[in-house]
Amino acid sequence: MSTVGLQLRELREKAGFSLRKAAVAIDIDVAILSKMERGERKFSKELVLKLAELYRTNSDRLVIDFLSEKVLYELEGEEFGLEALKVAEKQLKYKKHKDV
Amino acid sequence: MSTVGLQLRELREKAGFSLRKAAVAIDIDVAILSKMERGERKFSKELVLKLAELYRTNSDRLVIDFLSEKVLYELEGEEFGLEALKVAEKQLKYKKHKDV
DNA sequence: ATTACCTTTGACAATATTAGTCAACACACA
DNA sequence: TGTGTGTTGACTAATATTGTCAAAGGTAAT
Repeated sequence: MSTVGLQLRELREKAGFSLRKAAVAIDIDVAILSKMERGERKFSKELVLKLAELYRTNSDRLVIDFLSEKVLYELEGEEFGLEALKVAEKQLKYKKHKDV
Repeated sequence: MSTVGLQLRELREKAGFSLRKAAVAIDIDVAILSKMERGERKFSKELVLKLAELYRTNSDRLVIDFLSEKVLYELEGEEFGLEALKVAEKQLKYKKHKDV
């Protein structure tokens, strides 16, 4: 499973940025970026977007994975996680359709 | 859409508990329970379980709805919420299957 | 071996979020 | 009036999340 962090790390390397330079570019501490890439800290959506822009990559997939990770984190260890996701999906579809 | 709060309120009334008595029974402040039932504050899973027990109701459905609400709250206003849910679901299924 | 990078780590402070407390209010009705 | 109901808002406390910083260890070149 490729986490958002690892994806962004790969993108960074491909784009030729050192951790430091990337951190400076998006105005955060190196330590934080290091931890985020390795999953020790959670990303914020804002940072994901900034990094995607910095690496000149479309952010949609990253954002989706970011959100998915957030959700899975919430459901960590829950017996009924899957059922909850299904219910949530249903509601979201309904919402989207009905524009509630 | 019947929120966990409203479900629990209905259960409470059916079980003949006043807000105060229910709150005392599960050892929280009345104000909190009032707010939770009306969705002004989020439940904790622990309280959902305590209330279900107090009202002598199976808690599975409540827990599922509780988790679903939590997830939907996270995805509030997100363009790719639905896609994220699908990814999360896939991962969770995989996890369950492979016991990762 | 020193210089110049790189990434990682951990301790700490600052901030934001969430949870809990409390007193007062408004309503109903016996 | 007095008792029980639920609601509200202001306040504090507790917890979680984020940010800062200094130091460490790695690698490579000179």
